[in-house]
Amino acid sequence: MSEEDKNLYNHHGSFGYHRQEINQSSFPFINDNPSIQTKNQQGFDPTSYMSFTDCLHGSMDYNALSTAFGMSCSSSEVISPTDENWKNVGVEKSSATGENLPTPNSSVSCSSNELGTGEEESVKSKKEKQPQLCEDGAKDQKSKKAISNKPKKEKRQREPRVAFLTKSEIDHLEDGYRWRKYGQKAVKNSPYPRSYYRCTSPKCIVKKRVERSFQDPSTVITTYEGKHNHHCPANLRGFSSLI
DNA sequence: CGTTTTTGACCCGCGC
DNA sequence: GCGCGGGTCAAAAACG
Repeated sequence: MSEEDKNLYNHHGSFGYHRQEINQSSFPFINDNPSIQTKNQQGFDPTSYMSFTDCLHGSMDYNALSTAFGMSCSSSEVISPTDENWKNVGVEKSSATGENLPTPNSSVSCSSNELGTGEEESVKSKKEKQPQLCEDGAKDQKSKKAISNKPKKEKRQREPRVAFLTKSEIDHLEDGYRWRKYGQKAVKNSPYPRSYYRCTSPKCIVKKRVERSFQDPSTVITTYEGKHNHHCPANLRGFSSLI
């Protein structure tokens, strides 16, 4: 890997997210991870935070989410990137990162909420197209290729996304929801793969990506996309008292 | 046996 | 137009 490559992912700009160091204690949601839970109690007052589990319910927007995370952090920011901006946030935010050093307890979230409406369509856009075209006699998944002459749709839209940086040895942090992994990809310029998860709840379109920062392997980057349309399973199992 | 993970192939958007 | 990289699909394998 060349120096150039490294520079592209320099501290400020890694993954295009606003990068802030956060403590294990700064992740105010349910987790059973031995590596992080022991510190979870010390960094915040359980009565005064809002779990991002709640946030992802759709009971609040991502600005509020960031606010919730920012209460112990002076520099938590909300970035509202469009798809294009999403790629550019690294540029935009680098100045902020350089100046606003987070408190030791800082958590981070970046949100993309410009697509708050029409979220269902955006995600389904791809899926919907395929069954329509191959439901007849094209059960063969290899017939995917034939799909290419499907009618062009509008530019694919993305769900609002929120990224969190978490210091954890564990990649897949427990957040109270159940996730099914549906893909994994190698990340360019990073030795660590990115994993793709989808909420297992029926009709719930929420997805998340989990990857480890190669700049700081102790940091896990979790990006949520979409909002849960159901209650947190963990809550139903009696975790609600924790929230 | 049902659910989840793995993994290679495919699709799509974007930059050159 | 082509190549690249990100994202998704789905069959097979693994797991509980």
